[in-house]
Amino acid sequence: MPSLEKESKKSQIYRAAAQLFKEKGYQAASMRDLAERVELRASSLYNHIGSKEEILQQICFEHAQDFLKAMQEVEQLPISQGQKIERLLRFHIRKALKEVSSLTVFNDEWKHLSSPQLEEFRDLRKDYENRFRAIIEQAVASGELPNLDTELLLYALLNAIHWLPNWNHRNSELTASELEEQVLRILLKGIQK
Amino acid sequence: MPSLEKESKKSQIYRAAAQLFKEKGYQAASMRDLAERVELRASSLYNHIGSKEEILQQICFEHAQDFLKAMQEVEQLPISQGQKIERLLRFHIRKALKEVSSLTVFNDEWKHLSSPQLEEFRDLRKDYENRFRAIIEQAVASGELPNLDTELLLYALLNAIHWLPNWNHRNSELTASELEEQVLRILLKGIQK
DNA sequence: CCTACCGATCGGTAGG
DNA sequence: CCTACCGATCGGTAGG
Repeated sequence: MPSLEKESKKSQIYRAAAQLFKEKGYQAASMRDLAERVELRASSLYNHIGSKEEILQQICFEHAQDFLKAMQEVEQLPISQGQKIERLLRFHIRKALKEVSSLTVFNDEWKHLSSPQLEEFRDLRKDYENRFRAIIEQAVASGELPNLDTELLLYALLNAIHWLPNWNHRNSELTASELEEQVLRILLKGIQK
Repeated sequence: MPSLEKESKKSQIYRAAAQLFKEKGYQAASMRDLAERVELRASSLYNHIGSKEEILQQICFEHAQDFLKAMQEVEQLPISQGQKIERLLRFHIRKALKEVSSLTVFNDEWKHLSSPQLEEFRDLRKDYENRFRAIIEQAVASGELPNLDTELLLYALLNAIHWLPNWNHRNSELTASELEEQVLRILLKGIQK
């Protein structure tokens, strides 16, 4: 086995699919489009993958597991609720900047999953939301967060950076680390001086 | 003519289409789905509308014009740049809460427009963004806003409330006015106390 | 990994 | 406003 192995065709397909699904949306992205991008005929894709939806499933569930794992770790840290929220937001930000295409698919295209995966996915999301909500509720109760509607805080924080994977790095000269700090600051302090 | 006119079939179709496009996405929403929701056969839809894409165009361009009109008015007010930003954000919030379905279509489904409408739409968006950017740049220069990356501030503000049309009012007991104030507070001050 | 092809579904039209 | 239908495109399979 060579030490510098070439990327497998399967992983090429997955990467191209995430990009394609992000660009056109899952439904509008055709397997013929995808085949062209990896230089195959549509029928040959099926030597590497099971189905179009299998790709979507893989992307959605992988990110869902990542978020739940991060939640698990943060919950066990001996830090304040406010600090837990900051840790989680940093995780969201880094993921959005690192896995641009597939995270957009995770955010926007999961609704095209079919049963029973759709329900399983909704359950994982609900679990994450519930655990995030619990942290927020405690932070509001202890006075770490302002006394705003808990559900509103939750949705605002969970969805505040859905645009970040679409962020075009060429628009600014920020380094990855500066970008993370500035985005975090906007989430925590808004646009106040 | 009766004084209490029934909603025209055409406007019923448009309303149902906005909801359907929001739920399933434009591509996944079929004209047969839509016909069922307004109790017609698919072919009969075409007595009221020109095409599926005509509905998408109407929704996208109507909201684009609304935003540009609001921008025009705000630009002419004799108030600070910071106050202009607040006015614009309030307009975004109210629109998101009032025109739930069609605003989601405007936000998320415009990419399914085809040429030349796609380019026209992008131009209108670009115009709105440029004018919003100009306000932000002045506000940063005058010290009303913190010295963060202008593009980052712009995208954060433009997209911060994309989740709001999905906000489920049943999740909380806030009135429309309380909701507007709390969302605005989160945008301006983040989650700080 | 390809050619050839399948049944299903799509947006939309003809004709009454 | 309906029935009947069209060509195009879809995800995917057979067979080699």
